[in-house]
Amino acid sequence: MQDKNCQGRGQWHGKFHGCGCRMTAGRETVIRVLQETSKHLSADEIFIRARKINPDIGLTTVYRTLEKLSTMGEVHRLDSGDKRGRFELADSEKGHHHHLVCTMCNSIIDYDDFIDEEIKLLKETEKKLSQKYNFNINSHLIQFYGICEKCK
Amino acid sequence: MQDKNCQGRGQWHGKFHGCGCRMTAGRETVIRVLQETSKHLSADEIFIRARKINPDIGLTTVYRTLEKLSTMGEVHRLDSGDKRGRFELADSEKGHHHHLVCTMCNSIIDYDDFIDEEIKLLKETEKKLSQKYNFNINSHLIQFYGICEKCK
DNA sequence: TTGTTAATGAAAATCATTTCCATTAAGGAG
DNA sequence: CTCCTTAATGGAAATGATTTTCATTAACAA
Repeated sequence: MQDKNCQGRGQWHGKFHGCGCRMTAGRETVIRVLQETSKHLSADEIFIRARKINPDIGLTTVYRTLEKLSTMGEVHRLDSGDKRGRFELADSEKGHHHHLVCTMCNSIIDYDDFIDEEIKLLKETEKKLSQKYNFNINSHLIQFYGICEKCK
Repeated sequence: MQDKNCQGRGQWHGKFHGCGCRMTAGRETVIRVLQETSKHLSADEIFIRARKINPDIGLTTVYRTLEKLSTMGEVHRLDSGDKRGRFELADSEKGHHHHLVCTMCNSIIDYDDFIDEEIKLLKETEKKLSQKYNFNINSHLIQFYGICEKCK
């Protein structure tokens, strides 16, 4: 049995086909980079790491892949406050977590404490909102903003 | 007694002074534009409306004011998916609300249904997180992503 | 009223992201 | 396995939101 956090090429192949897209070397590389990090990388940082695996990949492909994965709900684009987008796999090895974002230095802390109750409430809320607004909810983003330990 | 959602110049004057800043005509104009809309405006849209109130204001000042208010926690910058930032007053006439964001058309729906329980849980979570991570929490952002009624 | 210095506007610079376009390759059909 | 359609690609150029620069103005404490 395959661990759900260690999805192989096959699973992704299926996901892309499900929306009329193809699985390619470039896409596989970007996904692998995202799977192998615990950080919130920018497109450029992803590109640099991707080049080490697959020297032929272009920055444009990285952007296009992130865009597509984002639309598919497989990747979250975070706005950390600096002007580059930052990306993380929706269903990463880190497991479900939310963010503390420092508005001084733009650092992001992942947390997964106290999260069980949150998730329960979110599930209920999702259900109610889906019905009321006739909106298909795929994912959510929860962030707390403030000043981190260092910046205080 | 003054309604808390209808803060006058004085209140803002105090807030700016509290962080060593000055209250100026430009800042007042930007705040007024934000107070008078129920939409999630981009910097450029805010600039256009601000010009109607105060024809001398520059786009640069709009950006700088939004940046400052954002750092102060008085304004939230939303990432709607298109590449411009969108802004809303943290404590607006709309009252506390969260967002449904359509990943197809980038539209944003405000909702304030079912929110009381959410807020209660958030308050508790904030308290716990503040302690554990020694992080001063000023505000939060909750968004659900999916496909809206129109795009289905 | 004055002095200090934060704030401003306009123009130029920056730089993340997107578009263009000729070329390549995924993967279904045969 | 080979062919064919067309999605995907890479590099260069374009785009456009945001930031920086710098000389000038104005907030406000003394």
